Amino acid sequence: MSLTERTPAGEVRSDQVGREVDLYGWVHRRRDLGGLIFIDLRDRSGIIQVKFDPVNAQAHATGGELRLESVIHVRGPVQRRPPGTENKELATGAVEVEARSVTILNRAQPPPFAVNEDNPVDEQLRLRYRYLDLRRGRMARNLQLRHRIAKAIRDFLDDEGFVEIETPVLIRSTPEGARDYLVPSRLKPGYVYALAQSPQLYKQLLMVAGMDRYFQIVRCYRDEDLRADRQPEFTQLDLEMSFVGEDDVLDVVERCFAYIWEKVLGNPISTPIRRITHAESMLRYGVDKPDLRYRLEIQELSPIFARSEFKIFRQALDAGGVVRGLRIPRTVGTKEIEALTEVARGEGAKGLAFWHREADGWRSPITKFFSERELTDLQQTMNAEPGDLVVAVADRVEVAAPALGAVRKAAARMLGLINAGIFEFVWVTEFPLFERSKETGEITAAHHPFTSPRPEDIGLLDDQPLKVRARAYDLVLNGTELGSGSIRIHDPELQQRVFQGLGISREEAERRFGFLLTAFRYGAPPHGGFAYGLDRVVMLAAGEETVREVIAFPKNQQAEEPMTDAPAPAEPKPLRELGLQLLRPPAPPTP
RNA sequence: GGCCCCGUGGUGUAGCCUGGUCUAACACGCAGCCCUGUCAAGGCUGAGAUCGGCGGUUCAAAUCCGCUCGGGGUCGCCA
Repeated sequence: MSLTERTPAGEVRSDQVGREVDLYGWVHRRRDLGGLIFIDLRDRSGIIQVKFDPVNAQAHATGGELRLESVIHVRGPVQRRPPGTENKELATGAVEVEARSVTILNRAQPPPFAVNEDNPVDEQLRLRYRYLDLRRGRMARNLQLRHRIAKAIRDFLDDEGFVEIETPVLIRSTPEGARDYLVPSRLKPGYVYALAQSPQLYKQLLMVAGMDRYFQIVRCYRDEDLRADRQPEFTQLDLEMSFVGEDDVLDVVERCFAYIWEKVLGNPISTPIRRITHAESMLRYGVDKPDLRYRLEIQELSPIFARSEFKIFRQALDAGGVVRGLRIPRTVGTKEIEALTEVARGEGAKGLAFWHREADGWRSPITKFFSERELTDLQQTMNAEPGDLVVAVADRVEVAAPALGAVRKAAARMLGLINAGIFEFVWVTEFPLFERSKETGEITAAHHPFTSPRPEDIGLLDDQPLKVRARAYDLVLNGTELGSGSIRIHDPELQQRVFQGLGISREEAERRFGFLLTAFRYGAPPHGGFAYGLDRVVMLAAGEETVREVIAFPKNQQAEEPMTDAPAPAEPKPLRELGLQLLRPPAPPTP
C-alpha cells in the first residue's frame, strides 16, 4: 500500500471542492449529533472537519465508533460548507470532507490527559507519555519553531561561507570545567572516553587545518545539576573563524540573530546589538548578564558618603568597600522593602538602607545620620521623584554589586516592569581572563584556558593576573546568557604563559594539551569564535520558561527520562566486558 | 547537600489557614441513552478519589504536627 495520495488535513481549501481526497490522521474531536457526526481530523499540517452522513451507512456506522486519538483513513469529496456554518477559526473552515469510506487504522485508548487542548498537565506525566504531549499544539509548535530556527542558522551561515563539520563526541577527558560523562573503553580496559562538553579543541584544530569558517549544530554533555535552562545534554551552535578579531565574530553572530528574528519570528531586532563591558555591567546592573528590558540602574554612591558619619557606611568604606544605590520608581511598602532586603541578604549583604523620597525631602529611619550635603548629593545622583524609593548596599564590591543586581531584578518583577514579547540583546565584552575559585581560592580560567588576553593587558599576566582582561564576550538576551566566545591564543608561547598563570606546569600542559601546542607550531592562524545554546534561544523565542518545552525528550531534574526510565541499573554482562565492578549495588528503581 | 513551592477520581482545580455540615465539590474526559449543521456541540443518566505514604495529636484529620516518598524552582555546581 502506498500513501502517496495522502492529502494534508490542514491544506484542504475551497479550490479542491468536488475533489476526492484521502485523509490520514488522528481523531482530534468529535461531535455526534445523532444523525450527522462531525470529526475534527488532525495531522501535523492542521485540522479539517470530516462529516459522516447517515446516507453513507457504512461510513456513518464506523464514524459512531470513533474515539479520540484513534488513527483513521477517510476518503471522500471535499465540499463547501453550507452558508453560515463556516468556521473562521480554522484555516480549512470554509470546507469539509464527506466521509464515503473510513478505516480505523489504530483504535486508541482514552489518553491519560487531554491531547486536543493545551491545558496544564503534571510535567512528569507529560514526559512519561511524551509522544502524546508532542501531539499537543504547544509542543508541536515549539518543535517546528526549533526546526525553523535551526534551518535559518544553517541557511545564514552557509551563505556566509561557513562549512558544517562534525567533530567527535567520544573524546579525551580534559579535567577542566564541568563534570564529564565518562564512557569506559572495552578495547582498552581501565581507559575512558568523555562525552564532549563542547567541540572547543577540535574546532580550533579545524582552524589550524585551514577550514577557515566552521560551524556545527552539536550535542554537548555536562554532568551537572539541572535547571530550568540547563539539561545534561544540550545543543549548541558552535562556530569558529580564522583571521578575525572580536568585531568580525560579533558581527557574524549578531547578523545571524537578526536573520533568525526577522525570517522566523517576523520580529526584527535592532542592530548593531549594544555592547557593554563586563566591568560596566557589574557596576550598573550587578550581574554579567544584565536584563535590559527595564531601565533600573545601580549608581555609585561611595564618593557622596566618603566622609559619612553613618557607621554602617563608614565601616564598609574604610574597609575598602563601596556604597551603591538603586532608585525604585514607585512607592514601596514596608512588606515589599522587607522582601527586597531578604533578596539582598540572600546575596550576602548585611542589609538594605532605604530612603523614601517625598516632595519636601527624604524620609527614612536613617536620615538623621546624614548631613544636609550628603542628602542633597544623594538626590543629585539618584534623581528621585516624590514617591520613589532609593535603596543602598554598603559592603565589599563583590557583595554590593550582586546584591543590588538581585534587588534590581526582584524590584523589576515586583513593579511589573517586564513586558513579555520584548527582546533585549546585549554583548558583554572584556571579561576578565581569570577568576579566583570561591571553593579552592585558586586562579581558574573565567572562560576557558585558550582565551587570548587583551594585548594591552599581557604585561599584567605575571604580577596581577586577576586584572587581565580577555578578548572574550558573552551574548545576553533578556538576562539569560545565550553563549560566549573569544579570540583564541594561536601562539604556543603565549598559551604556555596562560597555562602557567593557571598553575598548569609545562609538563602537565604537554600531557593534557600537547596535541594543541604541537599543532600551534605548524602554522596556526589567528582565530576566534562563538557558541550559543540553541535550546535557550528557542526557549526565549517561543516565550517558554524552561528548555524542556523546546526539547522533544528532555530529562527531569533527576536527569531521568521518564518515558524509557533511563538511566537503568547496570547489567552484569556489559560490566564484565568493560572490566568494571560496582562498589555498591544499584538502588532499586523508585516507583 | 541547603532553602522554597507543590502532591485531592483518568486530567485540571476547589476544599486545608479557621478540624466535625466531606457520605469530598466543580469542569473536562469516560460509559449508556436522546439528538441531522455541529465546531470547547447540546440534553439526561451513571461509574470513578479511603485526599502521595507512614506515624502522631484529637471524641473526630483531606484539614493540625513529625518523618518520608515523588515533582518543580533555586543556591552550590555549570572551563
